[in-house]
Amino acid sequence: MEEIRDTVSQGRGGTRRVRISDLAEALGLTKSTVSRALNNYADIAPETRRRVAEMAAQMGYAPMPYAQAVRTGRVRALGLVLELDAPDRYGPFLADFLGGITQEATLEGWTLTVASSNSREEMEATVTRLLQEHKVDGFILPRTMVEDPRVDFLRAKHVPFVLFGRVGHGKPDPGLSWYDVDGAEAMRAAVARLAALGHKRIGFVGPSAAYNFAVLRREGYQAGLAEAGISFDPALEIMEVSDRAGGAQAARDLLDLPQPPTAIVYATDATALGAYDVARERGLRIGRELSVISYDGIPEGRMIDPPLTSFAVDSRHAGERLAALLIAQLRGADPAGLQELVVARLEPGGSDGPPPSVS
Amino acid sequence: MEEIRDTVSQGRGGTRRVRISDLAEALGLTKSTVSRALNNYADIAPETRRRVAEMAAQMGYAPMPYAQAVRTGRVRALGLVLELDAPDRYGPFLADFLGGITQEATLEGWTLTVASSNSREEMEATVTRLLQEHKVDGFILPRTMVEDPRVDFLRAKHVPFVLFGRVGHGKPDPGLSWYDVDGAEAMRAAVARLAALGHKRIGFVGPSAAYNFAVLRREGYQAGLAEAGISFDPALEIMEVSDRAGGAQAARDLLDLPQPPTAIVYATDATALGAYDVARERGLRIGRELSVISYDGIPEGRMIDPPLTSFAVDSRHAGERLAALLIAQLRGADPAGLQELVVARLEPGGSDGPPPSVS
DNA sequence: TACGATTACGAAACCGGTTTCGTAAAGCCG
DNA sequence: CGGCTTTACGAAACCGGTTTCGTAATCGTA
Repeated sequence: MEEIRDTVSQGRGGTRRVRISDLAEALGLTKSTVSRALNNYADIAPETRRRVAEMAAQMGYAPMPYAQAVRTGRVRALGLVLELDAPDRYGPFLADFLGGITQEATLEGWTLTVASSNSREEMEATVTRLLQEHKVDGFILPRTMVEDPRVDFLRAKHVPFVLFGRVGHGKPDPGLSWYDVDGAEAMRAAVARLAALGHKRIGFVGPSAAYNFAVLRREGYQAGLAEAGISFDPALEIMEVSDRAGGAQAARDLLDLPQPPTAIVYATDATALGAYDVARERGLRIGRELSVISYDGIPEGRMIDPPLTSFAVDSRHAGERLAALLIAQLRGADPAGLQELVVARLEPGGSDGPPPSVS
Repeated sequence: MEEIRDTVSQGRGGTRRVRISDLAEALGLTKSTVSRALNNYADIAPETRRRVAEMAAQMGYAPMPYAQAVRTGRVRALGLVLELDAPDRYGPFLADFLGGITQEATLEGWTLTVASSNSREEMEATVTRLLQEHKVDGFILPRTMVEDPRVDFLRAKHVPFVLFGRVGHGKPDPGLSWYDVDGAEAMRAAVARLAALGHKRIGFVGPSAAYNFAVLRREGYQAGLAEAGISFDPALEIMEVSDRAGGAQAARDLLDLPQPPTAIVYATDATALGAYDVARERGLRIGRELSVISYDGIPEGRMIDPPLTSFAVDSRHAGERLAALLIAQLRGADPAGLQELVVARLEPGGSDGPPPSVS
């Protein structure tokens, strides 16, 4: 008699939630001892710690994050702010990326809170609100820029964060935590591949140099040229291209040069598709009269004829690692040691081949 | 003397967070009175309510959701579980959809928590965890199925939710809250459009009938036929098609019939692109020898030649309305009154035209 | 064996709110 | 004008945890 208390909601499933006090009662301990046992305090006897852990598992006890948060200020949630004003719409990779983050976060008992913004001001307002309401403990920042205002903003607030991509050209800030795919290496390899096929004039089409990845990929392209002993011709490099139509226009511009390239390296698949449009316009065969290699590995590249030779990025893995890095940092790891650079996987298609033999 | 207390973190930005007790002190009231004033309790004098609201605004007071949650159990967060095992990867619409949800949620002071699952079991486990940890107050369920296990699951737990799409064929459960785009009407209009152009044999290609939208679109197709006085031929209807390759195979099968169709209505753009591949294979011109109309309005449909005539869905708007509906429900509105059906917008392309004149 | 240092736990305050309950003061009515 | 309702607020408990602090019991050592 005493069992008959609050019929209140709580465990919506039917069986009532088990609270820390229930656990304590079942163990004949106080909730303070149980709490410290669960949080690995030093002043708990090993045997007691074991008993508590066992009973917790048996009773299915799980602390309510928000109740903990009242005291600790941590809610075990990662934050992601999507930029709706981005030139591309994150392409088809968003689902994989989110899948990677959430799967990894779930494994560790964390969750992901997503917000969005249409401008830098809105982004700062959103971040501020998420922090002020303590809805989030740290941030994942996709799509880094060479000079990224988010980095300064979050640093000033002392909020942990991890970058998808690096900042500041190729000389990354050692104090930052990031995950990146080596786009420079991919572009270098693309040029090497084309040079090996016999190409001498190789063009490059990339997006705005405000994005760090664009800068790195351009550097990789130039490094590839140098390595192949081909001198760099600025006329063959076109930047500020972000969509298929832009990619097509860039192809036209390059092909209309007095000495047109026989191959074009595109920094992104979406823009490379524009080359196919131009090839059709002009009766050129991709992979024969014009070779194309690009980067991203979008599904459509596999469907198109001939399939696009591309360096594929594993967005799912990126999400997983970014979540893992941020969680490590939130658990106290030094961000300076949390960096990962992976390579893109070459998916050979039919879009690259030897150059047409010069008459 | 007393001012010198916790230098603790809290207001990460620098200025300390203002708590309800600060507000109370500034007003010369107790925090209980302030709390009730802010929550519109009846036993607060109008003048007091006004003073409190004013001071709160002036001091920039905002309650911490998780502190409220300890007592109320509500965290002002919407939940969304992405299904990674879905046939398509949500296509290119996910960013818009998430943008819509989060923008609307932000306006109302709510946030979005995203999780993912690879199977039904995992989905139930994830939902259970989010509820148990009180990370979420209600769910948005995308991609409804005719018999949707999530509906029964959440209903049994008495958790508020809103559906993107309906369930149970065309006879929606009146107790459910949902937002849907009228795919049946779009398919009916597609058939009417083709019939008006002179087509007599019109095929239909749709995805698995397990998805409610597939069933509805098929019904719309058949309704369109009836309306146009064309008798339904089961041989012209192919289901279980979910990707471009499948769409291509369906087109081949239809064109290989003794009496092939002169037009095909596809339930989704992604599959309709397969018709273009087959047309190229066979030397048919889309919009001349073969007409195609489909549904979704994917960007690629605009790029392809000829542009795909399609009924476009506004994913952003869908996200906004779903968030609004769920928030309304969480604020106490009766789900029975929360349904919205909108129409898809026809985007005419060049993929439909009069049938080739019969010899 | 006596005494200081450790060990392991309990008691209670605390986090930032919400909600119940009690009660002075004001209002109403005959 | 006296008794009964309202009105409007304060006091205190509460939500589910965490953390500080105090203290018995055990240990080690001289």
